[in-house]
Amino acid sequence: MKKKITIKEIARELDVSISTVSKAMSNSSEISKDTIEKVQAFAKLYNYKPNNIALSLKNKKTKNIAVIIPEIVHHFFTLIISGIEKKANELGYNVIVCLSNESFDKEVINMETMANGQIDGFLLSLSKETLLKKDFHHLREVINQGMPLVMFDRTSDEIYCDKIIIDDARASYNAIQHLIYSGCQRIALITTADYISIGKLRTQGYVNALYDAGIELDENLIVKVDKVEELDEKVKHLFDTEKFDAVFGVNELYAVVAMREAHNRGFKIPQEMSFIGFSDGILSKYSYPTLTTVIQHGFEMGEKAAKMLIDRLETNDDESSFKTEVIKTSILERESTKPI
Amino acid sequence: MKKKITIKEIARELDVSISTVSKAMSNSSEISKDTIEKVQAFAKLYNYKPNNIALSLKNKKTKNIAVIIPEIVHHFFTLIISGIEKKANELGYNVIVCLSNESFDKEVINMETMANGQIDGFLLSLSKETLLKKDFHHLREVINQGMPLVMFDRTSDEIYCDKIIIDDARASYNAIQHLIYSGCQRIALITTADYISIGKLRTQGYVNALYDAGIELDENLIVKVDKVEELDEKVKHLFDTEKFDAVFGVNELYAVVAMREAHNRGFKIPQEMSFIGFSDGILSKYSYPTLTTVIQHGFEMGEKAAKMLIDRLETNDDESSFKTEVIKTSILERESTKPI
DNA sequence: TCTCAACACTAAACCGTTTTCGTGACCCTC
DNA sequence: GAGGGTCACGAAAACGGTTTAGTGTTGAGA
Repeated sequence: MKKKITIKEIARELDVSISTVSKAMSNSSEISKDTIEKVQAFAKLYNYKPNNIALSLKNKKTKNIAVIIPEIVHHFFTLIISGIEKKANELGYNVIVCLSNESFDKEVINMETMANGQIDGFLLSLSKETLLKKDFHHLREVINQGMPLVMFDRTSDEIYCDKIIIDDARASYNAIQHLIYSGCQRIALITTADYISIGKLRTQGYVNALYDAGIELDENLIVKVDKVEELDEKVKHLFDTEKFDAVFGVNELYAVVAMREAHNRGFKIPQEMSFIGFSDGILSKYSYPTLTTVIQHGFEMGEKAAKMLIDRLETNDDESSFKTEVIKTSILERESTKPI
Repeated sequence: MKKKITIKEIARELDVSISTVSKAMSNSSEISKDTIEKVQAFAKLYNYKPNNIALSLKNKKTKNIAVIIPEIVHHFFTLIISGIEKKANELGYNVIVCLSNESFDKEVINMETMANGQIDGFLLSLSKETLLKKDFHHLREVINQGMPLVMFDRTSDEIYCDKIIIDDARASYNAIQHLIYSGCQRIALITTADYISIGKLRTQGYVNALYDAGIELDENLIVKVDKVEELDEKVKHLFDTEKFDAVFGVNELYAVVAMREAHNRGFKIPQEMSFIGFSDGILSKYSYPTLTTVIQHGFEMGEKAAKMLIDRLETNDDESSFKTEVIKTSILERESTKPI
């Protein structure tokens, strides 16, 4: 077991000073060609690599960024992470992934442990609990320390920082419009509780699209699902009590489950009933029939978020004001909707 | 913007020495009650937290572990990560996630950058390219440096270290047996290229189960899929050329795609044709009909892997020989198979 | 011959901690 | 009143690097 070699040991072996070795390694002009060669050859032989921790301490930067997400078992978030990872690595940064598990406390703990020198900046998507509590002291603290923070997807207006969001209201407006253009009239909505800004915004888009098309809003067609466990039951109830010719789900699971129920009840898809979901996961891709979805471009979102954070880290003009970037969505037509 | 306060600044403000502050913070018996109170009160007021980087440098341990996985957009891996994350956090460690994207080079780079002080140990699942190349010098190097390495899921016999694996051969044996018991006779297998140990082992289990049941092996019923792009085509070809009453897919996607094809061709599932997949992802759960699967307990695997690594980190008996732990699989019956 | 610059290198400070090894003040004991 | 012990604290080394500010030697120009 050969331990890692340090600069000090190289210096001793080669009978030069520590500073000479350091400079030789960086091809400093202060050092003679001979010495540089000698040092670098020796370093290569012993596979010397400078200790990153020592560098971090000295340079006051770690080249690490933390991303805190509510859940990783979720296709959209894994796409975002992939995007973040790719861009960050390109720019020479490592990514530390922390999971808040939708818990406020864990989010706070994660931020506090990370903020103590481990990382240079944060990428954050708020947990449900934090959105509910509206307690953002941990974000403020981090920002006050001068550590850059970029929020993505689940953000808050109360915090002043860089943000990357999806225009959920418009995305859902477009989806509903698509359904209407394809001939649907009574469109059901399966959405989440209102405190998740996403559920709220997507509902808004639904309402607006109906309004603009002159279709009267029927509250009975709106199903709010709090926990996954109640999804099945609520969907069944919807089918039992209402008549409709399309369903828009604010995520792919809701749409797929509804589609399955329709299938079980013998509806022809999309002729008798159309479906659109949100976020392009594997469920939509491999459901039967395949599901038309609003695609959110999570990978690009991750890339942009990482770029935004690293830009902020590497330019020190704290003066430049914060930006909010909106990621465009698009609709991917598959088998669950009629062609327009 | 109030910068982070250091121990040195506290010392200056309170007119005591640095060492006194340090000791006071850890309630050392060397320090008088008065001073301890004074220091801690001041520290709390200014929200002092020791700098982790400095601690890492001093203690030669970072309390970070790296997990290198081939892909994150994959339910099984996200389950593993969740398990790792949970256990690691419980034990006071942070998790740094690196993606190799199935690339040998990226795997090497990831390991090299991480090994330089950033982390205390590795959790690794090999990339496809590495499995193909059989080049493990980067693993050996890390092990030689005395850094613990635990491999999970995709491992190699050539490397001597702690491992956590799934008994793929047995799992697939059980699945096939299940199909046979439920009355199936001609069972097709959709698997991956042989160099992925997983594909190989699962194929082996298939072969053995047939043999033990006295069913003759028909090579035409075995479909090897290299890339996802050719999946559809190969599945169609199978349906075009062969007759069979069950399909076993070495992952959930293969099974679901085959099931969809059967559905399209009008087969009654499971009466006329049964399906079992591998790994319990959302696809299986929400496919139509829902898919019976071999569940791999990814979360537990992650937890165990993390525990194994941290145990190795915290006991310094390098003498204790390496363990290989086998995670048991089980079969989750859903709608795509006949009851036994 | 003296001065000055260039060269090639070294010493030491610094980053923020912990920890070992003092050290001065005080009290007690013989 | 000399020696010893305890208390409360401080100085300095160490972790592994980078960087600034010297330093000694050499050669050239005046």
